[in-house]
Amino acid sequence: MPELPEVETICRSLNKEIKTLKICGINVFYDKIIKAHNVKDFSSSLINKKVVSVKRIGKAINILLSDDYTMLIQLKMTGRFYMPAAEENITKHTHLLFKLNDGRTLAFEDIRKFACIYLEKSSKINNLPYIQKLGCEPLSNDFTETFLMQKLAKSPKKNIKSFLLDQHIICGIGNIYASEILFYSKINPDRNCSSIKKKEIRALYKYIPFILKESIKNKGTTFSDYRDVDGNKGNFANKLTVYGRKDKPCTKCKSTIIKTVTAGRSTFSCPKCQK
DNA sequence: GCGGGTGTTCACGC
DNA sequence: CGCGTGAACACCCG
Repeated sequence: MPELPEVETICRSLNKEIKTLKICGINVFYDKIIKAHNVKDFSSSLINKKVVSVKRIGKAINILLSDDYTMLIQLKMTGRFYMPAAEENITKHTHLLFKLNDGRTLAFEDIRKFACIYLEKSSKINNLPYIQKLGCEPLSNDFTETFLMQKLAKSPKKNIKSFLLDQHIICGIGNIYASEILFYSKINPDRNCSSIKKKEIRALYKYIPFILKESIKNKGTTFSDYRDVDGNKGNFANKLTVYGRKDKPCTKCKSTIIKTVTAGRSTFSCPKCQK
């Protein structure tokens, strides 16, 4: 799924496309992604609501609506918003259509059907388990070197790759950026958190926000499925240094990049650069 | 047909 | 309790 930079890109696009518009109709083709009491409640509560603003929380999209309602969307692996030019452009795996008062339609598709869409009074959004347990935003002022040091100390036996992927500690980093961050920081993905030296903590503190911001500048990474609301791919895929580069030469030392499994996910690293 | 996949959660075993 | 693994969710693609 989209990680922090991709979700951030989507939120910016949605702000451009649908902010201030009113939802005047809803079509639901697949109920299960809607995590409301029932679909009828979901649809009837959304009718005539205006989009006030769209922002990112972790890897979730938070759409603030009028009357203090909030729609929260977790794209998971393959969820995606797009604006079909016409009725016949609606894709096979589209589960939801929002008819907007400017005559356009916002469509939501999700091939693997893992996505979750919640609708709540805004005051209740923080009670959703995903939001409640969400860790520190890596692009916020709360993310400091001290924070990182303390959290690493709290999970001494956890490996550093799992640490970076753990949304309850830091939110927004996914499988692609975890590999990239560890390569830039010259840390082997299987190291225990307790073994991370001060200098390496400083590197992580520097590169976590650096890489995420660079990717946002490039509108994210498209590895296979991800697309922006406008259908465009992210450009950061061209700038990946290790992810997906198994058997290819390291961009720094020409050693062969290896693929291993950590935290049940494929992990790419340079055996020579990352100690 | 099989395995793998930008995510998250849960069950299980140690 | 904590950590790691594997499965589950559901579908496409090589």
